[in-house]
Amino acid sequence: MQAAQTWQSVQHEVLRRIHAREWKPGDLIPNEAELAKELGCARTTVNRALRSLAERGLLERRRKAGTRVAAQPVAKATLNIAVIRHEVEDRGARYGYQLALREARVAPTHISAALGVGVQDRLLHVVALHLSDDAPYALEDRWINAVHVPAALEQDFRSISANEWLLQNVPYTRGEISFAAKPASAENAKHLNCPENSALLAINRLTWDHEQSVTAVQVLFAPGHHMRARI
Amino acid sequence: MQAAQTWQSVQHEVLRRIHAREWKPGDLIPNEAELAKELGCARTTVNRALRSLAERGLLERRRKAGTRVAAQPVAKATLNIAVIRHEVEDRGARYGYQLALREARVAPTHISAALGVGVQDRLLHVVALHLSDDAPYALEDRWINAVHVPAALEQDFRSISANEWLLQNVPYTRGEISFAAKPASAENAKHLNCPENSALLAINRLTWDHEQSVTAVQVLFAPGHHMRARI
DNA sequence: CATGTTTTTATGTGTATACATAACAGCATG
DNA sequence: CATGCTGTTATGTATACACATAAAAACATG
Repeated sequence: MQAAQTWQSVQHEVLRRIHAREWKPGDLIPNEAELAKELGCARTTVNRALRSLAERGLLERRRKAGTRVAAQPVAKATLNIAVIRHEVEDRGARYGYQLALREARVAPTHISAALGVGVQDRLLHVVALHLSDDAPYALEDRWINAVHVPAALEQDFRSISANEWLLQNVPYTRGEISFAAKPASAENAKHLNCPENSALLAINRLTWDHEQSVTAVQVLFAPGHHMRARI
Repeated sequence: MQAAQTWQSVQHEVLRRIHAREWKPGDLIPNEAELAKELGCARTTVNRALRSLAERGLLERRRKAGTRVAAQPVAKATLNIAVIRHEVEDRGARYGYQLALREARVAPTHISAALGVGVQDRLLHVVALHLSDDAPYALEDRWINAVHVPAALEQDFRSISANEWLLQNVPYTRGEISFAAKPASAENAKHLNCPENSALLAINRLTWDHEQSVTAVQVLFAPGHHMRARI
């Protein structure tokens, strides 16, 4: 073997050996220096290839211990959570938006607790419906930490969704996201134009800017919605 | 600014500027050479830092065009789809496994079509329940392409789940995954010990080994299940 | 023999350098 | 004026080299 000058070609060769079971799950593979010599390239190049495979979860690397083929390759599905408008437009549909509710009020305790604000603090609550070719696509129910983001109180969110406005105007440094299935409440069902108790895909997000919470949002998708990803 | 000797520190500094809105969404940032000079490190180091931020979706890079802060940072949620046994054990619960069905038969047409096999081919159909502390955790309904993986016909899947056996024994080169919410059928409800039509989180996976399909599986999680991820 | 220390080793990273490549801009030519 | 060429520029990557660091293994010492 020789002349594998690019890190991609090294990666392909390593992948080939894994898929061909020349290197089986759990096996220790040759170290970087040996592979570099065998494949006729620099160790840096091998490192680049192996590091990227490790990031994808196919290899497990530890200093001194060496590199081994992941025993049970944890499939990493990367979901792109885009602005809902873009998601709809990317499917080639016409996007529509309807503000359903906008109020500044004291939040239920589970919300103020999640956002780490006082139970007396007034937060901004926005509910909006996103449409795809005039059909209900997703229902967004959002609480914005108005203490940290007072500018949100100036916005009426009639023509731009809170989803989009926040992304453009308020940075965040970290966030949590979770996926679940939920039955449609009577209120949900009315907005999404579906039977009550329909199974809805729910995405909950909570974002923070350093130590300050920014927003907590639940997005409920219309029945039948799928989120797809590559492995 | 100087003495930012590690790519992580360069990355932190870049992140700081983005979060502090010194570089706003859509802005073109200085090129690698300039940043390297300003921060007092090699261009390679800057490259390492920026490449990794681009992979995370915070920067958009194009040759010659330069690097800009992502206008609408598409949040990338990376979900780790582990072996179900590990998922349960990682939560500190006792794992249990019950095989519900194992049969070799001609598959429904939507399955044989998805797997790209002939409508006459006999496939292996396995249904199993995964338990967490004796409570139903997830219901796995799987079809295995027995034409490509004849060894699966030798396995009874009584003590090891198909989930785990396949990962250890059959490689795949690519796959698709999708998430949805589905109402529990009468059959599902019985297995998962929940009311019929409960909202269930469903994960569908289809994997391929080069041009051959390997398996199509649907995993239905018990009501209330959440999948979590960081952003 | 148990426990702490040193050595060795594999990966991780920083540097300087060189060349490759994509893409834009401007120029030339029909 | 459209179309194609050509140079310039920013990122992408390969190389050799050096040193850092984590961790296993070997060793020493009470």
